[in-house]
Formats: sequence, structure tokens, C-alpha cells
Amino acid sequence: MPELPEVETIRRDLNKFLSGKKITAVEVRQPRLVKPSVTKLKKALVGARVGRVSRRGKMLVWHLPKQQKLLVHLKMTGQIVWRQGGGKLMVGGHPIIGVDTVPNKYTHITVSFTGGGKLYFNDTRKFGYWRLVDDATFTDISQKNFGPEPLSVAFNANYFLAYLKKHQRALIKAILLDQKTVAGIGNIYADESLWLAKVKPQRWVGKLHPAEIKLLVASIKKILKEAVKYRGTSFNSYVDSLGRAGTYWPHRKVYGRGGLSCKRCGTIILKTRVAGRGTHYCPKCQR
DNA sequence: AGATGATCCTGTATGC
DNA sequence: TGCATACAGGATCATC
Repeated sequence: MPELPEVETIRRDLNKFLSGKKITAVEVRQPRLVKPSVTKLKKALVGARVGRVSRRGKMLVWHLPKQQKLLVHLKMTGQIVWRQGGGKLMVGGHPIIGVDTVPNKYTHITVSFTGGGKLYFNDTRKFGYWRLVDDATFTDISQKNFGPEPLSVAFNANYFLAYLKKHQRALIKAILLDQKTVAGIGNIYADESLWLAKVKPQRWVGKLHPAEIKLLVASIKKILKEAVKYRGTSFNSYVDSLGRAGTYWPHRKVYGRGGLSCKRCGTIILKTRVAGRGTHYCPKCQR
């Protein structure tokens, strides 16, 4: 499900909810999703106070005592839902949409906190995982498997030009989806960024002009910032930590708009397959 | 090196 | 209604 904007939304809210609270219990219904083991997870969590929650690409990173970190990846359908007390939750007088009841049949992990709050991990397809690591391992993973954060200064035209020089024979969309290029872009925002930069997803990296590469960097930043502002995109299972949908969907330009007209030139948006993923683009203004 | 397809799962949409 | 097929915000692995 979630790409950077969705995970970032969850991260910000979790920091408010979890701040200063201590974990009193951990219940795991799907041991397979926990690494290295349920026993070790419980040992690290129960009794601990969660420090801040950060993010690396699409991973949530819980800072724990004793130089440990909990890496939570939601993959396609993972949800993190916070409930303070029972009953139907309301926000601004309106009932919350998305997740009506927790725990439900897709709740695989429940973490209880002092003060009565509970955090639920739901995941229909069970691709997500909770992985406990020590700080050194996290640093290692972070450096080896992830490129720069797209909204940081480290992700800039110079970096991107140099990186692409090493991958001349790849398709640009495949490169954007690779977390080693830049961490946090997924299928929706890859398509949206390419549309904004007027670059065809199947373009060979080696044939991109420096000006296009520069524009692509700016487009990625712009799209992601905008999507964070709207608290992410929901068309199916994504909800934030209070069970609310993200509101970026109506603002998207191409993703899921195959057969509809391009917002820039009116040409019919095509849907095809690139890098094994459904890919949407305008055949006229993306070259 | 990089593309492709299968794989981990379950739900939903579409077509016959 | 039933049944088959394709596809879904991710990422990894084997194979070509």
C-alpha cells in the first residue's frame, strides 16, 4: 500500500500518540511476520518506552532502548491503527471511515500502552513485517539497501545525474521504483512524477537529457510534498493511524486514469505494463 | 546489468 | 449466480 507520503503521515501521528508511553503488552497472531522471533520482539518491547518514530523510505523505524530499532514495513495492505479507549472513534464530529473495528480478522499484532491506548497492525495480504534489529544492523541496511531520502538535500540533480550514469541501460520507471536509487517512491508517485516531468516511463535512462533529469528531481519532490500535505492516497486499503483515508486521490494526474483525458493536453491516458507494474502515462506530452 | 515472471497472500472487479 | 482470470500503494528471487 503505502509509499513515502502514507508512511510519513502515519509516522507523524504515531509520534504524537506514542510519546512518553510505555509498552505493557504485545500480542502476535501471525508469528511469520515477526523477525527474528516473537520472543525477542516481546523482550525488546514489553516495559520499554518508545522513543521517536522515524522513517527510512517506506519503512517505519521505532527507536527503542538498548540500541535497538523496530522496522515496520506495510508492503501493499498493511495498516497501523491507534485506538485510545474503545467505542466508535469520531474526528471533528464525523465517524471515521476505513477501519470500523479493531482488532479484526486482519489484525496480526497488537501493542498495548500505558494509558489504555492500543496499536494494531492489520494486513490483509500478510506481506508486511515487523523486524527487530540492533542499531548497527539498521545503519547497515540503511546504507546498503536505500538511496537518499527524496525530500532531503542529498537527493539533488548532481546525485541523480551521477547515479543514472551508472544505469544507462535501465528504464527510467524501473530506476525510480528501485529503493536504492531514491527511497520511498512507489508505483503511484513514480507515475505521477514522470507525468509532471513529461518523461515517458519506458524511456531509457541513457537517452535522458540533463535538463529532463533535473526536472524529474524537482517533480519527485513536488509530487511527494503535495501528497504528504494531503496525507497520502487512498483508493483501497490505505488508512492513517486513526483509520482515515488520505485525500490525494482526486489530485492525481495519471495513476488509475487510463482511458481518461490528460489534464495537460487532453490526450487519452494509456495504461500499460513497465517493470512489471501497471503504468499510466500520456502518450503525447510524455516523451 | 537489467528485464521478466513467479512468489509471498487475500480481496475485488471483470468477463463469460 | 457461478466460475475463471486478472490485478492490486512492495520487494525478492531465479532465469534468460
